[in-house]
Amino acid sequence: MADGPTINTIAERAGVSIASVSRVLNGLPTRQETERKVMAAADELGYVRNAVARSLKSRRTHQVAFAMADVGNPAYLAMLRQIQPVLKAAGYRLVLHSTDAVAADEIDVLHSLGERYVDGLIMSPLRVTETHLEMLAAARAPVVIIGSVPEGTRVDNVRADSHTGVRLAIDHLHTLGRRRIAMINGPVDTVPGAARGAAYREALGDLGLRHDEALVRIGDFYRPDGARAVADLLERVPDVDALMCANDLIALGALDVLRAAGRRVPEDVAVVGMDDTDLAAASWPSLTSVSLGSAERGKAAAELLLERLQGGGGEPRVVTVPPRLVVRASTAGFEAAGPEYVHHHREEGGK
Amino acid sequence: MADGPTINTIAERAGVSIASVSRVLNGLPTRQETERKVMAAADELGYVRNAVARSLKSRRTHQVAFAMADVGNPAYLAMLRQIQPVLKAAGYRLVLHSTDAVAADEIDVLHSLGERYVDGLIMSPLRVTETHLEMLAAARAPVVIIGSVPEGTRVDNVRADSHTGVRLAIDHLHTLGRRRIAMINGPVDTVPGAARGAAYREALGDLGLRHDEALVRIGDFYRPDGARAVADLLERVPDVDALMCANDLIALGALDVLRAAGRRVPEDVAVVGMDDTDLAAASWPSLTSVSLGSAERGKAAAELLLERLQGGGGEPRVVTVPPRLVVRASTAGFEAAGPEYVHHHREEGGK
DNA sequence: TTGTAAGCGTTATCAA
DNA sequence: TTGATAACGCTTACAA
Repeated sequence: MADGPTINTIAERAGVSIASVSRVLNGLPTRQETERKVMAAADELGYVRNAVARSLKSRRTHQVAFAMADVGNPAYLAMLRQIQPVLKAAGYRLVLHSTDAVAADEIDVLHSLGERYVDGLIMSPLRVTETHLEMLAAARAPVVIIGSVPEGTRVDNVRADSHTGVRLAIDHLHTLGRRRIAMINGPVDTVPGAARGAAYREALGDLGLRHDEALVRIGDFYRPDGARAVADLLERVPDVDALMCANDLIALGALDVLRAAGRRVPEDVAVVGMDDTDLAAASWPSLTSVSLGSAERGKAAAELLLERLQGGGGEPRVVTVPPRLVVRASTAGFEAAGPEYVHHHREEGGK
Repeated sequence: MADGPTINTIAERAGVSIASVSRVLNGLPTRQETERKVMAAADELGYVRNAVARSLKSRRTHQVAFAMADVGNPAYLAMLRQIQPVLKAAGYRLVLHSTDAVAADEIDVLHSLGERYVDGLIMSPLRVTETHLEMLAAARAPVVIIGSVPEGTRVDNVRADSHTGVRLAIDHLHTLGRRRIAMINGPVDTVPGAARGAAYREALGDLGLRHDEALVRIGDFYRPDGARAVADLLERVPDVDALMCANDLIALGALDVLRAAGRRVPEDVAVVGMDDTDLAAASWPSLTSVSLGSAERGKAAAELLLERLQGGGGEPRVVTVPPRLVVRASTAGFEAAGPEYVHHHREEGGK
């Protein structure tokens, strides 16, 4: 682990100046003989360019940061999976920040852009505060936000359309004949929580369904919260026949409780999740879920950022990724269930 | 996004030298008056230290890389979740590499250590080749390997004990009265594949169970591969009564096929997975799984690396994390099923 | 206590 | 085509 060779070491060994070494290394026009000597020396020494020095000079780090609320959340993971290869292909490294959805941490990340350890940032904040907006305006590097920001915010922005997403799900449930459709939501002071709650109310109104506050339960976005909320719901509204859950984790908690309560899914109660994570396909019954295009959003965000990094200026862009309803067993029953590679064989003698 | 202020800007504004600015910023002894002026100037200018310049001088980047085979794999994710906070607490940023289990990419990462963009590396290679070992020996920064390396390799190493893990599972199945226990393995040229396959054979031998090659099926480590392997197995060995799967994804594929084939789990066939990922708790029936301590291994690796970064030398250390069998419904039946927060209530009138 | 100046490893300008 | 030299923004002897 001795001190690595630098262009100085190479220059000495090859008997040329450091400028020549640099030129060769960067593929600039050089005499063949010089090039040969330099390459030979570099090879022998096992030379590797120092990225830090390079960055200092070039003012480019070839690093991009991705700040997510929670490494454990599959929706962010889906974004990460798409972001990573796009950046890699463009020669950027990925610096990962987990902010635990703490606003202060997110502000920190925005602030730290001033340290210039990355060329840009992709961030997916759960809540967008005034301070967020101020910091965004003052950001020292290009930022792409995954999630919705207020109209007029001058920042590249990739948004999901949870409004339409909820709508798709409610329509689906309605079509299946469900009329007592509950909503198990996350905190309404979060961007997604607020949007999904509003969309639910609107959809119910449009379908002419009676509004009933007891049908709306609120907890956090995790499985035990979903379970608690649904346990509570079943007591208050025993005749509920469908659950619109604000994400898949909540929906899993719902399935746990329904199963324990002896309610059949989907016969007695149909369940829809959101985000269409891996868990949706893994659960049993598999979970009908609204894909908000996490993967697509991640990809779009990465591409938007790369454009900024390469092209430079221009007006902020807003990309909206359309939602998609993925129907599985938790609403459609077993006919729709199971991964594609399984050919069902049941006692009744299905195919 | 104008050019940020540097210590020069501050020095000018405060009417002191850049050395004084640096001293104040680093908390070195300074006259009160100077400190005040510098801080004032820095505040007004919104100064933030340039991390790159700092790194060049100090030869420390305060970045650590984590190279995993596949961002999508929950086992690596579990590691990541533990590594992240440990590093963050110690003031390190996390650079994420996804190598897609391609050896060349892993070698690349090892090589790129020479660029000195990180102070250290945590790597979890699926296969360990000769080249890996050579590169490890020549690595220009401290490396911690998660996974097993050959005896004598001079590198910090955190290993799982899949041998004991498989043993726990097989003993469990045997205790439950299962005698036709199959193994659905991943590729045997991978480190985990080889270890798990060997452990399976040994465990069967020790229990005095008849060895039957038809009971061993091999595919890749993913869900469709598991499904394919089990479909094949059911044809060859119809009386199989237990499946030891080399990971949870394979086990999920197994559940798909068993369900489609009308075999009850666990009554007809008991299923055990490995890695105890989120998916194990999400599936239905929930999956008994051998936890190889992914989380603990991640944490241990991060701590080992930090010690190296702070303390320096010393002999390479090997940490082995003990496995743990997490019993769920896929072997123990519904009595053991469901998350803790659910109190089961069934028609028969359980608690 | 403070300022001057060297140096970290590059890239890039300007003469030669 | 090449070499000397000046940055990039910071930390740190060494002198004052």
